[in-house]
Amino acid sequence: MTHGWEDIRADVLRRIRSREWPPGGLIPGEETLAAEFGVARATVNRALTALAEAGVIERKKRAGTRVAELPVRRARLEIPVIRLDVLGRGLAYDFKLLADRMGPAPVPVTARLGLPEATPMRYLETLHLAGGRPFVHEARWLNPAALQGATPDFATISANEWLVTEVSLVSGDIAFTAEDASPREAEVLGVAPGAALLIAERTTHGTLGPITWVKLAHAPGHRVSMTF
Amino acid sequence: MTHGWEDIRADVLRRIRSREWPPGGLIPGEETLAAEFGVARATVNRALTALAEAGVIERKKRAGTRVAELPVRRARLEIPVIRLDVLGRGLAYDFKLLADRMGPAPVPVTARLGLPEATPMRYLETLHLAGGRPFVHEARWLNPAALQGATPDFATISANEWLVTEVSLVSGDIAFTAEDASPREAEVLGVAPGAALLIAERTTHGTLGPITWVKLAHAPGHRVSMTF
DNA sequence: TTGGCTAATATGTCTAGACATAATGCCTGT
DNA sequence: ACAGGCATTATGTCTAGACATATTAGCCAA
Repeated sequence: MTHGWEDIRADVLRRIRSREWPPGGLIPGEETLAAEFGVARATVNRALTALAEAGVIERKKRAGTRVAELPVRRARLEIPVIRLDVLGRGLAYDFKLLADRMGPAPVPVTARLGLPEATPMRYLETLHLAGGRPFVHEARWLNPAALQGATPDFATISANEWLVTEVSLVSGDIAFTAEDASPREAEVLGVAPGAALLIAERTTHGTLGPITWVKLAHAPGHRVSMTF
Repeated sequence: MTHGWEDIRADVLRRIRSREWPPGGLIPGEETLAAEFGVARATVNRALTALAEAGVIERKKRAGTRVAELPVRRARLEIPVIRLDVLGRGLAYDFKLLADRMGPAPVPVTARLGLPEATPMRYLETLHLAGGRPFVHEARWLNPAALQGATPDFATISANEWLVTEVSLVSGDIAFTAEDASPREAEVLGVAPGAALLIAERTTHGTLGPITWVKLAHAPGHRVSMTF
């Protein structure tokens, strides 16, 4: 009965779920568990580290390991390139570049990126198509100062895809909201004005500073799903 | 110098970002890196394992480690109990139980949970309030067969919170969509019918089978944000 | 009582070595 | 040429021991 670290993780999880080790309670130390399972302490440590990353337990030096009071559920979202998202649904992908111009970025954009007001940025508007039908409307402000080297022709490769593969992103955040379709979005997506749209707003930062702010307006019925 | 596994992770990440190791390319083996950094192989392994979990590299036995072609961005969503979400925004929390009855669950619900059609389930409708104003409307179908022991008075503790703390959840999924407010939702949330609402639909499964399906309709303006 | 120092302790990390496992690709025999 | 089998190799995991680090409890002094 050799125990791998995954077996130990499973067994600890079982005891937590069965309330043998109740929420908020201390669980035995690594040394104790190692003796009980008949493995080295490092193996127990591997298992408990994984559980801590999953939010099931909380570990503190000297204080020991305790079961999380309110097990925060963590769901992982995998953000694909839009092209692959569409192809993954078994539909043909295409996109149209609707606008590409330089101009002073609006205040909400510069504010979120931490740039001075009215910083000159590049505005790109793209409509992504799935099976010939509107899929996502993308409105993007790009900070040229954060890009080294030449940018490609965004009518040939979508900004969405080029950024993911060619630019060194460091960090970012994504927020989902629901909004009534603006007249422009309604027209481009081919829906009634005021229809409920799922909006994803993303900011990304790179080594050379803030890179881009993008608002993705999804066609009605779009689902973003995650597992936990 | 580089000594800890986090330093090594950072350095490998830097080389990937600088294109020293380009996307799709093989990176040196653990033994080589260990010698280069002057650490044990296990330390390099720790660093590379972390990067693989983050989706930056892909590792295969015998084939080696290569930089991911399309670095799938993974964002982590922490799903809090609604009460804590509200309190975290600095607002007072309250909730009202609007409905609590048994009845045959609708087909979409049983289908998603993998239960026979018209399984008798408990329907709970709750309005969560933040600072006295409607925050989230919760429509929940609960499978009594998957719950062992007594259920509490859901007028005293919200189902949302009780389930998280008292039931052994095993797995589940969550999906976000945007929907026009139904007449019922509009009335309860105090918004115009047809207003765009951010919807979160969750199913959860436990050791005794499917536990619950819930639809959360958020008040306009609600943002669900994640970092990556 | 209060503040700060100290020792004890549980987790965090590292090492060196070993064996396990899964792909790969070569090397057979047909 | 081809299929199957086998050796090679890089990652995956484990061990036993050591030292590092954070945190707490207790003690002592002002």
